[in-house]
Amino acid sequence: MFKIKEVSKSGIRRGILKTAHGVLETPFYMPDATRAYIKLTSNNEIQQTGTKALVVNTFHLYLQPGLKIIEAAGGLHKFMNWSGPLLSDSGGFQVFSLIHKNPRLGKIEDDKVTFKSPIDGSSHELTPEKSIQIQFALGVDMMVCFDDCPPNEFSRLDLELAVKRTISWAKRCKKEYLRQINKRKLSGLKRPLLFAVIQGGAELDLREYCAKELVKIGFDGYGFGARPVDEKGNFLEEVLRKTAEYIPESAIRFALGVGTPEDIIRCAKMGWDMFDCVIPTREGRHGKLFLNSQSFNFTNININNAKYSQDFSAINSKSKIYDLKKLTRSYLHHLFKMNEALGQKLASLNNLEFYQNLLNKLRK
RNA sequence: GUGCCUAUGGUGUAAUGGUAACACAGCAGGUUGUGGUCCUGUUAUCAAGGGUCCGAUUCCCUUUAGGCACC
Repeated sequence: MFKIKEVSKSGIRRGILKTAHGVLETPFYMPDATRAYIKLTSNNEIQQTGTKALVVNTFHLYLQPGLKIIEAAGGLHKFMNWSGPLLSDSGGFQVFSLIHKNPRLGKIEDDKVTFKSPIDGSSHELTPEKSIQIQFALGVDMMVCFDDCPPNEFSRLDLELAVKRTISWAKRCKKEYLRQINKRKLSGLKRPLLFAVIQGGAELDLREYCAKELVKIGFDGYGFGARPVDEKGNFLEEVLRKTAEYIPESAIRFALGVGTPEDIIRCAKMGWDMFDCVIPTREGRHGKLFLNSQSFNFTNININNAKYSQDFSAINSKSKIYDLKKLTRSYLHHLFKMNEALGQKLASLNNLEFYQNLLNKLRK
């Protein structure tokens, strides 16, 4: 259940989203715990960054460890000992990026997708129904419709086809979703939220059409599909702005895969409410640290740079995390030069704390 | 001490009588519904001296350093 409390002058929608595992204030950012963990960290450490909710992935968890184990553990929350809200991504993006990268790894058809597991090469099939069933088995608080996610640079015809499939699959997802909540007698707060994803590449009329058709079906929220940047890495400002406008004000807006701190601020001002992105953790693992979130002026450093080899100042003097406050940049530089996982973990935690602080400011 | 072998960027290795290539390492970029393993750029080398030759990193000699064998 989503309610907007106020909209700031700059357009930021401050509201609350109630889930079975807690209330989230918008706008908010969720790190990607794709395989039910944020690489290198424990959930206890993640909580120290101010993180309230996590994104997990249907595709990855279905392949490993598999549903039997997660169900036997009593659901994903218990399995990974996370008491806050969880959102599962449908696996659409993963399957399509896999197939678009290497067509031999799978086949997209109008009624289903077949693909080979990147883990052991075994063949699998995903349908909209199956994706929803898996997400119910995971027991998450928020789920996403299985969508056809085309790269933005696809031809007009291919984009149209992907939009058509995304809409038809969203219908099937909704139907299966209703069947599941009836069967499981889930209502009120226990009912997981279901989000649809708007596709259409950079073609605004396709985005608009896709959004309208999805709204006719009716969902708790609507997401922005495909990468939010073009091939050169330029942010698709206009596409994001317009797509937000195509979504009813009462629905929550989920900008999937967004983004850099700059992109998140821009999107929040356009009225996007929720975000997830690999940037803080992935770039952290590669040595980039986001700093200075006390004001909106922030910067980033590459701790691998030789100039940090003798920098004995704190990694992040403003951090609430003990190690980030006490350990020096010189030491972190050394950890990275040694390719030590502890360094990558500290950088990941620093960046997640930075992101949560940034979103905190957007909510004030 | 004698004999043989080797000497190419920071490291490990190529090739070649017409001034040198590759991999790591180094330096620096990139990463947007997850690549810890990825991508891109970039710095840097013929042990020293002499000889042959139009021209030597390459062939010859000496020195130096290392390895192996013998005494």
